[in-house]
Parts: sequence; C-alpha cells; structure tokens
Amino acid sequence: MAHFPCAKEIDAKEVLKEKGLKSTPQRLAVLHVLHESTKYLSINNILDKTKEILPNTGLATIYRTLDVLADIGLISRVHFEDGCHTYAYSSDSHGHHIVCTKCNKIMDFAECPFENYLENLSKRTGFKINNHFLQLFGECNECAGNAN
Amino acid sequence: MAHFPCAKEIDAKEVLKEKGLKSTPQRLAVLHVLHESTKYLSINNILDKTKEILPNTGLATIYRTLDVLADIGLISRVHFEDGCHTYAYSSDSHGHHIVCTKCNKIMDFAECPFENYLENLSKRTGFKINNHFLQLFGECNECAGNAN
DNA sequence: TTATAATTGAGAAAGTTTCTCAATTAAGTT
DNA sequence: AACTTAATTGAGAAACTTTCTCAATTATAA
Repeated sequence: MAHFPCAKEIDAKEVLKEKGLKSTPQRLAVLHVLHESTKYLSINNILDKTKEILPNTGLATIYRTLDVLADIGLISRVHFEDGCHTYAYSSDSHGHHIVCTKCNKIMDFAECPFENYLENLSKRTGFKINNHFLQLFGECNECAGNAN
Repeated sequence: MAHFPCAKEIDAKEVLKEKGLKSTPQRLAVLHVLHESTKYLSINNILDKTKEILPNTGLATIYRTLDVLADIGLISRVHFEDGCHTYAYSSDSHGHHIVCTKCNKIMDFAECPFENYLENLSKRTGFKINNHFLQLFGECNECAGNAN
C-alpha cells in the first residue's frame, strides 16, 4: 500500500468505505494528483502523473477510477463548449467552477447565485428544476495582469 | 438544392453568408433537423434524420456541420455530467438550456440570472469573468405529472 | 456561363473508451 | 498473522468516435 501526502486521503477513504468501495493505491493516487493540481487535467495528464506515483497504472484503471471518484463527488468533470474530457478536484459537491482560459487554473466556488431565481423560473417554464450545472470562464488575477 | 420547410432557413442563410460560409443543403438540413426537434439529439440521431432529407449525407459532414453551426451560434452543445455529445437548436446565442431528464425535452431561456452576481464574484476571486455556461436539469410539465 | 474556392462523401487513419479475463489485492473473519 | 472472498487491477483486444485525405461536386460571385 503506497503512501504519499494527501490532505484529503483520510476523508477519501471514509467516503469510499461508506459506498462499499475499496481504498486502492490507484484511487488515492489519482485523487492526490487532482488535489495537488491547481489546473484541470486531461485523461493523459492524469495517467502520466499517476504513473509517477504508481508506474504500472493502466489506462483502463484511470478511466474506471475517474468514474468512481466523480460518482462519489470527490472530483468533477470540467466542461468546455467543445467537449468535456478534463477533470478537477472538487472541494465541495455543490461547487461550481471558475476556469482560467489562459493558464487553466481552476477554482471552486461553493455558494450558488440563484437559489431564488430558480423558483421563479420554475413557475414560468413549468419545469421542476432538480439540478443545475454552472461554470464560469475568465482570466485569473495573474493572467489578467492585475497582479504583476 | 433541396427544399423543405424551416422557419429559420432565411436567417440561417444570412448568418452563413455573413461569415463567408456557403448555404449547403447539408447545413440547412442539419439545422432543420435540430430546429424541428423539441429534444436534444446525438450525432447518430442527427445523421439518421438528416439522411431522411438527404440520403447520401456522410458522417464526416455531420461532424463538420455541427462544428460550423455551433461556432456561429445557430445550435449548441448540450452537456451532461458524464459527457457532451448531444446538440440542440439554439434560438438565442446567450440562451441557457433547461433539459428534461425524463423525456429529453429541451428549452432555451435567454435571460441570464446573475449579471449582477458576477461582478461581485469577480471582485472576490480576482477572476475577470468573460463567459459562463449554465444548464438546468429537471422535469418538464408533462413528465412531472402537473399537466395530466 | 464560367471560374473558383468551399464543401462534400467515402473510406482510411487516428484517437478514445470500454471490455474481457486471469492475476492481484484490500479488507473482513477466523 | 494467515485465510477467504469479492472487488479491483493491468494488458491488450475490441468497439466506438472523431478526424483526415483527396478526388468529385457544387454554391456563389463575376
């Protein structure tokens, strides 16, 4: 059983256990890789970085692991207009993302701007709204040049 | 040059022309297929329905056409947690979607609930927010049982 | 009508994701 | 500490999706 620093390792183990899933080194390594990154990562990024920790990790395991971790809310998929093949660590299961379109930095923001709005929209459209998906794009402080 | 009814055919031709793109029967057929559908459609759905209008249409053309139409804002990609390989007609280029998770019906809503909120968030996070992506999921009137 | 550049269809190629299955291993039990 | 069992893994094959290539076609403007 591999060991490496991961602030959320204990939490992750508990969540996995709750769901009847095993805490494998592969799962913890993938989580670690995403947790450690301030940027969103592609499947291949994740495979490469995971192999630095566990060199024999197979691609199929990455796919399986990302599905598992996303299902239990420890990570989430990042969506772009033309695809959604990247992933980020998720500090909060209701966290929406802000993505820097220059440096790929990604940030959670947990509060939801339109709880009130949804009720109103629900009445007008007849849709019973159960879930929503919000993502913001822009430039982070550094990339926008505010900080230099 | 094929002819078929499409409320937006004239508009589409103008938009294509503005962008220096040709109004081909394939492009108008794909747009027609999406415009006619109240549901979001997969690539294969779109290929099948387009072939009902233009039987020789190739798959590569569907891919190319969807890219073109999405680029100029006449249609948009619909995103789900686990992928984004479906498309819908877009009546407004800033239109967000509401998707029925039961019957796949899809609706635009053009107004944006958080213009004000974004300014505030921008200050707090340091991100200069340029763009956003919002999608709502729920059940439409019929599926929620309100209408029967 | 003609000229021209954009677009198309077809199939090949490339890329992505899932599947299969024997070997391994996490975790609970003795 | 060793045993048991079901879950998980790695590897490669298979399936599926997307992009590319190129000759033929065609929308458009002159």
